[in-house]
Amino acid sequence: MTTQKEAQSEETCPAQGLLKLLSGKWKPELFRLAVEAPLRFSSVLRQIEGSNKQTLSVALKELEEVGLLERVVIKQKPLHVEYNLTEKGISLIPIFKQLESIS
Amino acid sequence: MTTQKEAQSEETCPAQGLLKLLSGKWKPELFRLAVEAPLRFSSVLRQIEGSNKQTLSVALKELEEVGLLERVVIKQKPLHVEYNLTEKGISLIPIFKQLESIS
DNA sequence: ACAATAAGTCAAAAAAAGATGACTACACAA
DNA sequence: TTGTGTAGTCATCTTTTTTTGACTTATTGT
Repeated sequence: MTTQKEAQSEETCPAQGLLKLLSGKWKPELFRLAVEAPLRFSSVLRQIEGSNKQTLSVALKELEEVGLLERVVIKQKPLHVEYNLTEKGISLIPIFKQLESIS
Repeated sequence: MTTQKEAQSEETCPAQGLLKLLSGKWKPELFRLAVEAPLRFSSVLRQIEGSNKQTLSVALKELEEVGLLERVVIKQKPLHVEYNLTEKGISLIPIFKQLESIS
C-alpha cells in the first residue's frame, strides 16, 4: 500500500508541473491577458472568441489553485470579481517572453 | 471565404505554440531525455514506463515537426534511428531550467 | 416591478488525446 | 529458416478535455 498508484502521479520531469498548468486550450491566452490587465470573467468570455464559460471557469480556478492568479472580489460600485497575477505569476512573465522570442 | 475557420487556427497568443508543443503526456519527459542523450525509439519506450508506442511515435513526430528534434537514420552497424535536439531545441534548455526553478 | 449584467454551476454531448493489441518491414544471428 | 530486435503503422477502445445549453443568485438600471 505504499508504492502502487503513487508511482504514476510522481513526476519524473520537474518542469512538467508548470508546463501542465499552462496547458489547456485557453490558459496561455488567459495568462497573457492577465499580464495586460486584471481579468474579469465576462469580459474574457467576450474577448477570447471560441471560448466558453465552463472551460474558462475551470481554467481560472486552476490558475488560481496553482498560485498564478488570485481572485479578488471588488466591493465597490460596479461590484465585480477580478483575477490578478500573483508574484509567482509575475515571475513567469520573462519566461513567456523568452518562449515568444524563440517561436 | 477569407475569414471564417481561419480565425480559429490563428494564434492570438504567441507563446501558445511552444507551450502546446511541450504539452502532451510524454513530451516534456522526451525533451528532458533528449537533453541528456540522443533518443532511440525502443529505449525510450522502455525508459518511460507507462508510455506506449503509438503516443511516443506521435509525440516524436510532433517534436520533429516543430523543429525541436531531428530524426536521423544511423546507417552504421547496429543500423538504427536517433532523435537529436536541434538548435531550437537547445535554445529551449535554459527556459526549462527556469521553469524548474519556479515550481 | 422588470429587464439586464455579472459570475458562475450542472449535466450531457462531442471532440481530442492516449492506450492496446495486432500487424508490417527490414536487418542480423544462430 | 526461424527467431530476435528495431522502428514503426493501423484500427479500435477508453479516458480526458472541451463545448453546449439550461439554470442560478445577486446586483444594478429604468
